[in-house]
Amino acid sequence: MRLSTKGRYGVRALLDVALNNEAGPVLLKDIAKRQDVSAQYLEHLISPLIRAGILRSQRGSRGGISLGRTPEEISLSQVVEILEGSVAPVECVDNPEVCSRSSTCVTRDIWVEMKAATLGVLGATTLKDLMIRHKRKARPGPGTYSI
Amino acid sequence: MRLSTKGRYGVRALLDVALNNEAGPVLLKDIAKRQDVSAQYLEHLISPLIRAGILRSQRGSRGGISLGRTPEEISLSQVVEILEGSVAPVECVDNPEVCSRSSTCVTRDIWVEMKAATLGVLGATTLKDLMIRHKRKARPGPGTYSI
DNA sequence: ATAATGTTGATAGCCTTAGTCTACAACCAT
DNA sequence: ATGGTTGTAGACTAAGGCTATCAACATTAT
Repeated sequence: MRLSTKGRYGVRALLDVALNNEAGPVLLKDIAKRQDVSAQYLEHLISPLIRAGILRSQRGSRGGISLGRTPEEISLSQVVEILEGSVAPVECVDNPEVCSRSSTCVTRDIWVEMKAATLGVLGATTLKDLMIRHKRKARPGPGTYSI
Repeated sequence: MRLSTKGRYGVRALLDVALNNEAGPVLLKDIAKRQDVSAQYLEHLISPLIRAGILRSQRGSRGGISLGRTPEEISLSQVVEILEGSVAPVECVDNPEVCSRSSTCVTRDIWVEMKAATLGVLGATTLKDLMIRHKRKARPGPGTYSI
């Protein structure tokens, strides 16, 4: 039940762009350096996010990566599904026809609930939320910091 | 984010035992036949469940597999964790020390929530629940059947 | 004893993941 | 226009995990 590095690095890369975007596009290689990922591998994560419109790219000198939408509009469920595919724990959840038992299978019902629970968490969290959480952790104001 | 066949087949095998246990131990090969899994592969799923006390085995002729506890006492979270390991989507959720960023990483907080959501579903479901659901689906009483 | 069962460890094929390499396309500054 | 800077795309590879299968073994009822 592990997320692959695509999902993990991808979300972190996205947050990195969001936090460093104000002064203009962010260089792919700077993201790579900050996030400890090879630039060449990072391209594979950035690319599908661009195709999906979540990121925007500018080639050439003075180029780089920026957000394609506002942070409020980017939920983690979108990101993870783009990079990892469906979060369904079993294929029959999305495609009942792959298994002849689907209609009567009670374990499938549980897997459906599992997917919904996962999507509940990821769908309720946006990039904006992560930015806020990040600021709280990085610069705790009086009374706002806990544990 | 897929469950491997171990978790899927394992839960189904367990339910199979629960439903067929009344007349005594269930033959491994019968489970295999009903669940469409090779008996040899099934052994590898059964074995850890026996070690964990969830199943009990009886060797020799007239032997077979039976439940090691009552169905109410067997939650799917136990089963899945035995067969698949932790349901944490990222290792740092269980072992923060594997990543130097753990204490400040906001994405980790999301992965923690994700694990909790998954465990919420699996922990709240017992083998008994599956048996009840199964009976409802298999023999709908008047008014109880839906869809 | 013997047949029926479960147990264990070794092994192998296959697929996915993670990552690199190379050539290319677009763009800005000058 | 040109050259350097940046992102794009796809082929390729190494490593590891998953999904089994096989064979030898241990235990038990009869």
